Amino acid sequence: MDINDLDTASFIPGLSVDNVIFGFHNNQLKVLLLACKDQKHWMLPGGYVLKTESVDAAAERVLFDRTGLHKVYLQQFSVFGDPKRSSAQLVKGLVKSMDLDETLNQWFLQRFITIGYYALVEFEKVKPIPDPLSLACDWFDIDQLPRLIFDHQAIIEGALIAMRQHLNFQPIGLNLLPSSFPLKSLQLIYETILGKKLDRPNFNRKILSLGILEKKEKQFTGAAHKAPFLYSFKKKEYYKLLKEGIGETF
Amino acid sequence: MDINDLDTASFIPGLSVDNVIFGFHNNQLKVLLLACKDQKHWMLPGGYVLKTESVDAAAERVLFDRTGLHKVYLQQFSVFGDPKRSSAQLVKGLVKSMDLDETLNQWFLQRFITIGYYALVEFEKVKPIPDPLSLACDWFDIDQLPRLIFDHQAIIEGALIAMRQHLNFQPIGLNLLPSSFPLKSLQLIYETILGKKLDRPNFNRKILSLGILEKKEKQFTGAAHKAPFLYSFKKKEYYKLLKEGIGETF
DNA sequence: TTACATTGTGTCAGTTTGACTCAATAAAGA
DNA sequence: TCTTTATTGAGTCAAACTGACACAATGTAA
Repeated sequence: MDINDLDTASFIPGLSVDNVIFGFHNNQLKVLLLACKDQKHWMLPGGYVLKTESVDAAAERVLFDRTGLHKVYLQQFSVFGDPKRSSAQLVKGLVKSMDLDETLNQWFLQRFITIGYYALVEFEKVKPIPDPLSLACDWFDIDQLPRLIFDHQAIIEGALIAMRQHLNFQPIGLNLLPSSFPLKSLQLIYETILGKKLDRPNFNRKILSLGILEKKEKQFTGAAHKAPFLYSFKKKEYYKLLKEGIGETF
Repeated sequence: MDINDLDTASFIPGLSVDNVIFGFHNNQLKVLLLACKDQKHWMLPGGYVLKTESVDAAAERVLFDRTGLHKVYLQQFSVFGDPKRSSAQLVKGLVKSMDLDETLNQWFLQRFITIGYYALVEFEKVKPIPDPLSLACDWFDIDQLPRLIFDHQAIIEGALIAMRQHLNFQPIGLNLLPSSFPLKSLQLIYETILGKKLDRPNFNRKILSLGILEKKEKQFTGAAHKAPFLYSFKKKEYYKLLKEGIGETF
């Protein structure tokens, strides 16, 4: 698809959605990013809101377009509305690198307010698909991000903070893992999101006490140590807990 | 000020902010609402975002215009972006009741996406000021709300849910109280936000253990029972705790 | 003087947490 | 085959926290 086919007239002007799409692979939390055509920056997969569409639906559409996935955990977390969030100079450079017609030029030069969503997806199920504005679509380790456009770095950080807060209410990590997984993977996810090490025995005790995990067969990885048990989660109990929440302090 | 002086050209079209302003009075959590000119509905104090202004600044401006207050706890919590959130029929009725010129007519008839904020203010310090779109500005008990326009009922409910989640991370209630207050008031706020009764001795033990409260003189209310001690909060320790959060489960 | 509502303080069993052991075990190396 | 190594599963234990109480103290009204 050519960029110039983008029908800007059908979108709400000045408004966008940006998705921070998290995956987990090689014991690392990763984010899906797109390469800008200026070959200098990367950006979050984002898009615009159709005039007849809900904002949530727009975020789902963008997610589907980049990953081929439907019905994953997708959560709106913050609006980024600083008038200076996109540097005019940078936008001009980007626009130039894309060879656009005049209408599109105007479209990209306007001020955008963006709505941040984060998504939790199963890494192996994603087939990254670049969009018409980008050269590539790839995963990056959360602690080794490339140079990002505009305030996209801050958006990712905001997503992490939001996740950290949701973690105490909802058993989040499971959305990132395949249907069966060792507890260590889940622990690593929690450690990454919380930004601190957790005690293994204590973590296992707590997670298992939630009653949403089911023990499966052992996993022989070929590594020189005891093989861990795999677990899968009981969907019914999981969704019940998602609704109710866990860490009620008062 | 006349409505027809509203300079719509200086605002971002299709975007608004709505503030759920909470206060605490007579042992009740209250919300500040405006009376629509159709004399049938009430609405949240809201406004539009100037083309040169950040979204947060717009919310602060609206808050100041309705309450005369600056620098209070103001927290963005959700975007309401359903294309059908404002019924076309209702809008037409409202527009008719306001006697607008053609430009303004068009302005109000467009689809709006609104960004929800909630604010915590000290009831006694507020001087409610109606805006040019409304007939009155008044407080309502959170559990005795009048008929609200559009999805404003859902926005208020969303604010309550957001607060409930923040409560575990931040000692929120204090923003609603005067500089010194009895612990019972704070407990009532927590009970309202959480929607459940709390055990008084246990609540006091927990709140005091946070180390952000300072015991002051007794309060003689004239009621036929023991006079409670008043407490004020230690700002320094309070802000430290606000940053760090309290209820870390993992 | 008594009654009453509400407060300050305290108890206590049960649960959860944080910081630890330690034996079991899958594979690699000697 | 025996030993080594990394990691897992299971368990211990003191300290902290929680939920559910009890009870005396105290301003005012009857």
